[in-house]
Amino acid sequence: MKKTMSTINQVATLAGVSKATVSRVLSGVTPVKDETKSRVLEAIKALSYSPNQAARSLASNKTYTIGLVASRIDTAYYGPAASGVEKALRGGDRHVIIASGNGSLEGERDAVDFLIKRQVDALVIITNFLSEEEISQINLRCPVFVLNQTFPGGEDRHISFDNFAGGEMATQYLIDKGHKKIATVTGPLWKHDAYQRYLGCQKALQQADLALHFQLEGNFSANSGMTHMQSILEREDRPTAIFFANDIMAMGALHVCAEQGIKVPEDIAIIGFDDLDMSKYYSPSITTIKLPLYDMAEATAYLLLNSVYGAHFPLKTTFSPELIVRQSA
Amino acid sequence: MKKTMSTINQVATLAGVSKATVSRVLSGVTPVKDETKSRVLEAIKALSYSPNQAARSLASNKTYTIGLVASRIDTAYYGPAASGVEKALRGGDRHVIIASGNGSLEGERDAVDFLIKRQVDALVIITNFLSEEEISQINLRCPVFVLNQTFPGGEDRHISFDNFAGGEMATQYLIDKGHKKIATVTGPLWKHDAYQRYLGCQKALQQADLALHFQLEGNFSANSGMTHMQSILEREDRPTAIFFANDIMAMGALHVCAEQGIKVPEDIAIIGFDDLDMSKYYSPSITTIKLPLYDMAEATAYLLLNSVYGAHFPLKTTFSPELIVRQSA
DNA sequence: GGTAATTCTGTAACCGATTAAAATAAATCA
DNA sequence: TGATTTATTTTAATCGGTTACAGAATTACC
Repeated sequence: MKKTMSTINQVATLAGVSKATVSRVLSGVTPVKDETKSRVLEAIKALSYSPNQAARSLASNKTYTIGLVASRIDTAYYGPAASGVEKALRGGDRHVIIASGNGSLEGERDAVDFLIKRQVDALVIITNFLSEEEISQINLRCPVFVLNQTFPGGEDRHISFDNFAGGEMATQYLIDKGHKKIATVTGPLWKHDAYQRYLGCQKALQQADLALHFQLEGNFSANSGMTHMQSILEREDRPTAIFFANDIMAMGALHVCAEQGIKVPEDIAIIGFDDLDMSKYYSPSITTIKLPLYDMAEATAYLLLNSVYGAHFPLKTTFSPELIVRQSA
Repeated sequence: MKKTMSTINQVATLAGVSKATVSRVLSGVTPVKDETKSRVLEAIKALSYSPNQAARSLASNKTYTIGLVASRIDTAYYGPAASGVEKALRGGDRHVIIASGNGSLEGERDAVDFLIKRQVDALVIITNFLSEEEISQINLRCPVFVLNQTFPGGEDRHISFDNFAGGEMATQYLIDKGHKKIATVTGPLWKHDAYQRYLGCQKALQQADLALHFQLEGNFSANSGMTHMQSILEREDRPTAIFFANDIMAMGALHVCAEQGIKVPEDIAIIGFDDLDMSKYYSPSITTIKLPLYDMAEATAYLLLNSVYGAHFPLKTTFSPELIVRQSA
């Protein structure tokens, strides 16, 4: 490969100890006399030694590698999640192999298989297609961690977010603004987060004695936002406000509005969900519910380090939605 | 870790051969008698064997792992690049460890060190801060591949894109639209791509016997687009068209325009560069020059597989810009 | 001071592959 | 058919760590 790296044997020789001792100094589990330890550390520094991962994995039967399956990694939603996981795990001196599902169920399955074959110590799955049951099955093969969802058997393997409260909050805001005819474009309702946001929406309306103007089921993509907005504008009885279950669909919708000369929020108010990075630069900027994905991803990684490797990072396991008021509603 | 996986020894026993033979069947370099080979393959299937990566790495002194350093992975620009690299390498049965630079020079350096310590076989660097000289240095420690740039000593290690032609194309389009007062907000001019785009812009103006109205140096961020747009609007002598060196800055600028009631393209035309996914959903949708990042990233990965592992993927090493006309100009 | 308990360190067996070198089997040729 | 060549397979060393076990050095205690 490249210039030969120094090995544990060289360190041992230089420090005048056996390689077992060096290994102990490194791992820190068995006690080593202070004087010996510092001699070893010096040798390590002198040789700028760093242990060979392959050898270490082979001997310990751990890969120190975590697999991250993301439905895609090239979108505004998954990027921060991947980023948060990566940062935290690198801090814990583990590394992350990312495998993208390339936006399909088959792709996600391939990614999972690939990573398990690579013998990762654990998986972080941020999926768009895998069902909870399937995740449960995967979890039997390799410990799985998820964020913003759950799966049977993974009760202590997830970081949760109160999507219900978020849906309620978004809708309540529209109600507070005086809207009576509120519609919602949800995500795929078989998905936990999408469904909870929808239920939260209903709850808020009910409490205000309002009826949901109507509901459409989208798929979280910009295209789906466009299509649905299009069809909404063709209706006789337009809503005065729409709650889109994520910002991406809201972006698609805003685009359609702009094209058709519909003023937002004057003609129709639009609220999104997620608070993507780009949402604030949109015109109009998007009023939304913040889902702190990056922080949640970080927390997931810490949870994983604690649970799989016996680390002791302090944990925050539940995150709450936050209303971000901007121009679109 | 998990249920014990089958080993090469088990396969060998089941097939009635030595493990060396199994290894050969797998690697395919030394010939194996057909009859033996099929017996081995059967055994492999029966045990659903897949080789232990750690053992393989240790013995062969290769990790079959590529490190991907991206300045960030949570933005619209780097996402597709990371995705393209990942997909191609996974197809080549290698895996990718991603390390994000978290948007700083220090971070990028850390990421590089981390990956080299992990003994990756090669690095793909998509940087925002590392200088060509520094990349050159890194290349001495571990083979480096880059896209949309070069570095001394890396002449056959990059996939190139004609940024000059792109800058010219963008500017020419504005000229063709009849604009006389054309300004540009460039990227950091020490960066090769930013500088080339700028030169291309100048060339086009020169050929049309026009003077550049003025030039400002941005840093490719949305914020920088906003700030510069702000200052442009405060000028006495506003340009009628602006060429932003990337879409992200253009987005920031559009946001400012919308806030200030400036009509795009009527009052000021804006053209971007990159053609990010989101650019078409903006209002107005962004006229831009397409930089096929995903494809280029894929090509980079193939180049790497050929060069580092002796694969023979067909290669496309140069990509060309393409004008995407939308609403903003 | 002697023995037991405790702390520290070394020995050596693994982990599961790759790969040179040696051994064997099969094919070719006179 | 026996000697050569050539094709195939096995043997065994090796990669660089971890870790159970045993031995040595210290410390504690009577």
